[in-house]
Amino acid sequence: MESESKIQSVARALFILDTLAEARVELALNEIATRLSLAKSTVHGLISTLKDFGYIEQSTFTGKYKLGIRLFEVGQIVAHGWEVRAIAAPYINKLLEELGETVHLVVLDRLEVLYIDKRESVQSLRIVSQVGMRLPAHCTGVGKVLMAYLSPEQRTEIISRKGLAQFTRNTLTEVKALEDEFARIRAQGFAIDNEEIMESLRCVAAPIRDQSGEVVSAISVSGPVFRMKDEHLEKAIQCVTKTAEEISSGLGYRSKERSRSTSDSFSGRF
Amino acid sequence: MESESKIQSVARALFILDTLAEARVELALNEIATRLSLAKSTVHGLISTLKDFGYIEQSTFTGKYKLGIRLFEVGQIVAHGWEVRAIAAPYINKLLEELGETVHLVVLDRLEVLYIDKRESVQSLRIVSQVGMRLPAHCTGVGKVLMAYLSPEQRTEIISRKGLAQFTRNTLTEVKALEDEFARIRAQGFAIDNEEIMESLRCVAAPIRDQSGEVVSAISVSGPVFRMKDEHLEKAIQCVTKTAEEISSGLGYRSKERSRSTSDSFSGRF
DNA sequence: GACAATATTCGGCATTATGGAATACAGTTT
DNA sequence: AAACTGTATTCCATAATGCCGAATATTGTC
Repeated sequence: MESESKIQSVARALFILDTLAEARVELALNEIATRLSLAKSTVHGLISTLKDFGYIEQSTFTGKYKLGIRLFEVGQIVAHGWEVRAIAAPYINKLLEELGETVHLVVLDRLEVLYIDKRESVQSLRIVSQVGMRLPAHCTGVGKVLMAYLSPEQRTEIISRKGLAQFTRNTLTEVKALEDEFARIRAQGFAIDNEEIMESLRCVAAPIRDQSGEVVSAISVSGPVFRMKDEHLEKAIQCVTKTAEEISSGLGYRSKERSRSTSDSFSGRF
Repeated sequence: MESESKIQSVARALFILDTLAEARVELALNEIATRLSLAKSTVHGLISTLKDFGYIEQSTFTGKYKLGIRLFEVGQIVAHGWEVRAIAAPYINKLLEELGETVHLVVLDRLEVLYIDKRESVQSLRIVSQVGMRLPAHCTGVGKVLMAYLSPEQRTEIISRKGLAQFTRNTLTEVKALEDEFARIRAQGFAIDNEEIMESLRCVAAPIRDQSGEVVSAISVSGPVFRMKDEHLEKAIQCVTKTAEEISSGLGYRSKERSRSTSDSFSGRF
């Protein structure tokens, strides 16, 4: 359990936060001390410092500890720092209106897909997802899109460090099959997750680029296979790729091949 | 600048996070070291530990430091821990549909109002607000609601520690006037912010209670005075108080005076 | 090629964190 | 009312750990 980061006490304090984050419930000092194999008094000192700064709170009734509001507050500062999130917001709303399916906005972080925003379908069968959630990249539409535009070395790192776990019978677990898929994604400009992480879940995902042309994010629409097919699927592909292009424009990306103007898609929005 | 919390190095590390949070931009190591009056090498050790855990990131280009994604991730865990946020979500949507004005959900934290969720009006004139934002309690609709249901001692603490800053000519800055206002709020069950924090901004706010009957949160609708008047204002009051009651019900609150049933308001929603 | 940013490493000194034991407090059982 | 079990909190001697200043590395710019 011991990671030998530079400053021991700071590393231990952050380990306490990680422990509380993982637990999702209040923990007693004793419990935390046991998990970290430290003396109660040591943990108490660390926690009390974290508490002073609002990063940990202590329940008035049980006396146990949980993550503090300050983490939410600072986390929101990080969230507001993502330009793509602000720019994408109205487009995500529009996409939900157009298709009636759950929309996700994600980035790649630490070799995984991190969900940074969503708008949920009102339809009865919904996808279970949470902003802040992580999923493996190789078996999600957004993950495959993001991987497709990485360098081969970066893809290799993800695959070797994270593996290719099988979730359903459709999950791609062979490197060869995945590389073919990435080539297809780059050629067509979008990805489809066809029940690769969960039975009966189909997604359409497209890349979002910033002004440097780098793929920084991905957007997707997810729904049950019984809806995500035929014309509705075609429409979803159209809408998602178009929306991704619009968001990219908003980020300052200018397509090299100055093809069909994306600017007229702004008309009537504001 | 020195707060003498138990564990020096941890306190310093958290101070670095606070500094980055306040700055909102990337900072150079030197800059941070200067602000905290510490040696560069000391700060470097602390930062490098924070970096290992994802709480700080280093820009690939500038080499400078900024808050890390992990803060967003952990912050979302805190957010998902708030039962009221999950339960209120569909009602907030409904309220926006009904009134077309910006809706906010807030809690009281560290003597201030903290915005934990919002749904934004699509109308051109919008209220500037951010989830994660803090505002003083005495001059906002939601803040006055939350204060109204505190104990007199708690109210006194807020007033003495935070003061009663004047933002507009309508801001209540006299204790007597505020206490009258709190009594009125308790009597009528809602609060109105009549341009007390910002010119031309009017809000309607109502309290949300949990199963113990304690007021744990508040909800509000905000709009420009030229819309928030007459029948529209009346309707807003109706909708906001009704919605607050519905959310309270969802949290397990059962009104003592079993008056008009709040349960039928669920009909047709699911 | 020099300069001005940036970050990073090193090693000796003493400040600082550590952990075990003792204490406190609150609730529950006998 | 006393014993017990759960919680947190305080104390203090010890030495391990974090600290600082100086030196070094790295990167970009003029």
